[in-house]
Amino acid sequence: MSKKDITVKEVARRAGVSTATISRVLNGDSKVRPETAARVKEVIKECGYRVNRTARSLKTRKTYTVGIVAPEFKNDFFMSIVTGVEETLKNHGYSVILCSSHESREEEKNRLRLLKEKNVDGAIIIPGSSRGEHFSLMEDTPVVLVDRLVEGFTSDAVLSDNFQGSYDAVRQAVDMGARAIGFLGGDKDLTSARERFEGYAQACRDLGVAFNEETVLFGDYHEDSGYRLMKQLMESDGAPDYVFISNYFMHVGAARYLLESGRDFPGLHVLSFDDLPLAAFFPCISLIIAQPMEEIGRKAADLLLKRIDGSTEKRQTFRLPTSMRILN
Amino acid sequence: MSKKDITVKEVARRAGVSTATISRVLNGDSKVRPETAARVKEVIKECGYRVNRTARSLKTRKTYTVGIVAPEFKNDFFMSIVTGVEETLKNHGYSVILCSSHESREEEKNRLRLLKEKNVDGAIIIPGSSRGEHFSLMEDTPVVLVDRLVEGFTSDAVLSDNFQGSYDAVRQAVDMGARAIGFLGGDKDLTSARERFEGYAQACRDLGVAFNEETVLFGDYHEDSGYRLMKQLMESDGAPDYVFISNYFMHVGAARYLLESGRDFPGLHVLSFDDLPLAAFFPCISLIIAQPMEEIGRKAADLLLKRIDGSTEKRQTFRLPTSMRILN
DNA sequence: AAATCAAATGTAATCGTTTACATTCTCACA
DNA sequence: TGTGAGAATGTAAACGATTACATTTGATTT
Repeated sequence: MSKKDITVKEVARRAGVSTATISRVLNGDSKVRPETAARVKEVIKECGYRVNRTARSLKTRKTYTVGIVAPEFKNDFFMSIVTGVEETLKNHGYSVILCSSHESREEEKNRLRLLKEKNVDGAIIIPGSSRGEHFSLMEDTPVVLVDRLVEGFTSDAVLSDNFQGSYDAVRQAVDMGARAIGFLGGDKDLTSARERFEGYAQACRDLGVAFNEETVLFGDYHEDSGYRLMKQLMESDGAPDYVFISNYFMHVGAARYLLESGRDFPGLHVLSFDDLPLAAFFPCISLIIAQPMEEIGRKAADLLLKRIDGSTEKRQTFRLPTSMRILN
Repeated sequence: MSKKDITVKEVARRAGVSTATISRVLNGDSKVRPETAARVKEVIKECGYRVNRTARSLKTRKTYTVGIVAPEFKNDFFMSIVTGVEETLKNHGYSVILCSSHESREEEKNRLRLLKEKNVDGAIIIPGSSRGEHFSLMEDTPVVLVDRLVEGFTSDAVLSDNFQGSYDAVRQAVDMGARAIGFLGGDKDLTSARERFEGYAQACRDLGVAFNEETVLFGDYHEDSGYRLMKQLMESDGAPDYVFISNYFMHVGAARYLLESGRDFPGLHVLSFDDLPLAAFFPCISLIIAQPMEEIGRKAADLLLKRIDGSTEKRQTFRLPTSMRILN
């Protein structure tokens, strides 16, 4: 008899008990005599029986699987979050279906539909945009949003305190002597990009930093955008000597520009979000705002687990504090 | 009636046909009258019926899910591979369970056991070490190995042509005037690390490059190792002016050393594996050996799909060519 | 109009578990 | 030794789909 045909039924036959008993020892049900349990376990080991989780799920309506949807995978920021999520969930017996939305709303929708059909117990979503009406097709499957908020759908959410992080960075820059601070922003469609801008703007107002429209530039969170905007800023007339960059990939692009230009930028100070590999060695870097990425993931997973277990607390948005790394 | 209670049975009732007919429509079975199919589809749309894939899987013994096991997620190299895999599989209706093995053989084993119980249709593994006896617990579930080979288990595999990539790089270095080339190697337990060393060593022999034991150092593929070995090499007496670095993370570490040391390294030339973000801007970088990462992922997925569909071709190892990026 | 046959549909078993409910043990106690 | 109660076990019906096989329908032929 091939190993693959060994089901509870077969184990029951070999152990001379009923399938119910097998199931009971499998699930640690107390009401089975120790000797019986021992014999069953013996048989199970002996014939290499392994539970079929698909069948179990069908019956119990629980898959111990959660979906994660992220705009892309080649992104240390997202993957740090995923690392935190996976680690936490694994410790509770869950596994993770990973889906890329390719930053497309339509794709995001398709993946969610699939996750629903696969009966995931919950989902963690890093939204690709600020629109989230389609998330409601998860119906009563718990959802936790991460890193970005969304309109048209309310749920638990976990993200960095972007406003405060930006604000503090600007204050620190002022302490270091900044008089004017340029700004390279992400796509304003994303909450995090907006919040980072707001923190920056508010700090400028509060601290009397000149706010020059010409040196506040918006693009998106990608490398090319950082390159382009940094170039634009540095080649303009009134180039500031402090520049705030809104995320790591823009920072990479900006750094690439600085390096490629071959020019020297004496006195230039860069402030940037995200403490990712080598950011601390990019040209002119003065200050890094570090997000607690894995912690965000762990927190999101914790929240999700609570919801899955039926928590009915009010939905909440958690903003975890960033930290500052001052380089010179 | 809540949306969640809508099963084929309910749809059948509403459409006035049997569940068999619903199933046939769902699966595009030809032998159902167009009018009937239309009516059924109508009802399905109307009541928002969605198939329960868990139930379907139980019956069909096909989950349309494959497992991916990787040593870690915060790794652009691995995640590029995963990107290629996910994209290809998605196009064929499969989704992906992502597991981290944390470079632990025990953990790798646990994850595989879980994947087996979850009835994945196949698995793609980036092994954490060169031992793979435990992979056999996938029994007749198809497995494709990626990036690293393994002893004690044979299967399809896809990886870069590490030997050739190294060999070519050394030849290019020689063309550029190298007389002696230091080597920073990864953990020799990994096939890729060994192969890269072999390519380097063979090229040195073939091309008459001095092979100095003192400047051939081994560590592991991580950043700290790159830092430590580069420091060791640069602070030694006979520091070579060409250095071959075996992967991206070691390169990051080495670059960190060069930057942190504050010293100048006139005439130093770095050759390194992996064309990852900003590698081309690391100090002294002269040549990058780029691996076709997403392509590796796509190829692995293609192979897996063929096996899942029952291909019985001889198991094969594919070594995809690397490419060279010459920087100065 | 009866016979034939293919096409369309239905019936019911099945996939491998879990679990409500029914039954049978076991043993303390009268 | 019979009784009763609780513990241990068994029986059989789900879970929601698919599908082999049986049946019905309806067109075509004679």
